[in-house]
Amino acid sequence: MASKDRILRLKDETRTNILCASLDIVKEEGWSALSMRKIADKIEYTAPIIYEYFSNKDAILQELTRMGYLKLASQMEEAKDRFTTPAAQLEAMWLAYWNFAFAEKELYQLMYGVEMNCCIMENPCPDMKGPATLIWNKIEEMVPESKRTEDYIDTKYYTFWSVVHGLISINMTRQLSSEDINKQVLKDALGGIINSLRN
Amino acid sequence: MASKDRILRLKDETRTNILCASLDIVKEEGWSALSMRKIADKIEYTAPIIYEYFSNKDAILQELTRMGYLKLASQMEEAKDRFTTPAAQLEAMWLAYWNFAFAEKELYQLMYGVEMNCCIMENPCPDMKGPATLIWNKIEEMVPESKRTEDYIDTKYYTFWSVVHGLISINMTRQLSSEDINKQVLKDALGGIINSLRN
DNA sequence: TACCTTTGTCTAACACTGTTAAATAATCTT
DNA sequence: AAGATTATTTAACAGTGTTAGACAAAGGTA
Repeated sequence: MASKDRILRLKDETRTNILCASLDIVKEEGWSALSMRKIADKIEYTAPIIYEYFSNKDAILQELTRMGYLKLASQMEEAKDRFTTPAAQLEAMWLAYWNFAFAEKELYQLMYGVEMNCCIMENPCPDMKGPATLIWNKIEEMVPESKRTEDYIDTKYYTFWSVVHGLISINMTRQLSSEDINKQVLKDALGGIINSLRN
Repeated sequence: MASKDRILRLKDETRTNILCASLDIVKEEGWSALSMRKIADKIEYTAPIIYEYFSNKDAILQELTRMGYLKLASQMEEAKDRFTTPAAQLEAMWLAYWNFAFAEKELYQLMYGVEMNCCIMENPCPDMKGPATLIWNKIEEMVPESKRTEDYIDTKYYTFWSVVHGLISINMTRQLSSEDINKQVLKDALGGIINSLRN
């Protein structure tokens, strides 16, 4: 009955092949070029077999989104572990977020809907909350007890996210100025908010 | 020869009809539902005549984008004129920007590529700079002369935009918390940056 | 080994998309 | 009224996501 295992392993393999092929296509030709038939071509099958592994195109995108959130969370965790003070950890995590956005540009576009020219996205992916809680907890740690209400931390969290995500969006849609200015804006903004957490 | 005028007027009318029909469809069914045939249906023609007015679908979107920037600029100008001090004017303009984003949600999505599920956008639309210079000039006015370099104003401008655009993006893609929190974050952030302009 | 069932895969099709060329209908000019 | 011009439509092409049905390969069973 070991052949069953081999079969299952093969099925799993083509499943990941589909995902990898999709990402490859997007990296080479952009989101608008991603089609079922092109994916099938790349994995040397015909289009309908993809539906044996994913119920439709959107399911592929959802899975890629999930993978993106997992990868992002792990990179932010890594960044956190390189520092000890909460302030330094917080900055490191946001910088990791920033780096991820550009290193995995296509995934970030998918996850946060920046300049997507495909597919809708209203999928409440559970793994979405991984990176969020990572930051949330660290903010909670820094805010003095007197102000440690859910609303207050939420506000601070969204302030962070707005600055970072806004800056990323702008950089992705327009091709912008120098890298230096952007990192400067980012660090300035982060520093300002981080300081504001303490009082 | 007045019939010529009538003809031209009619041509212009169906041109704007195409644009309005497009926007109507998007408002009712979202960007992904916008198709040439559906536009044609709404203006009671068949699809190919649209190509007499616009070279392709993208040209329609570009024109809508242009209209969006013009409308946004005029609303920001109005907001500015309701105040006298630069600080108040600056805040009013950003609040106008914010209000526009939600009042004309579909146009904003088109203009700034938030959660677009259609069409590519790399069109360097000239009217894009209208709202930008409006803000830019006001920042320049507030920054003390000693720091009034192009890079510095650019940095401040993008800091503003990041915060506002980021917050809008997040609100549009996720359906978020209470309106109060968002306006609070916005006003806090704006206030912080505005104050930072002076030193 | 022969059959039957299950599994994997493909072909063909449907309904839709943007876009174009050619045929028709309506209008204007002479 | 006839010819030229313009307006509009029909039909088609190539592409999209998706599904049903045909076919082939493999598995288990007698």
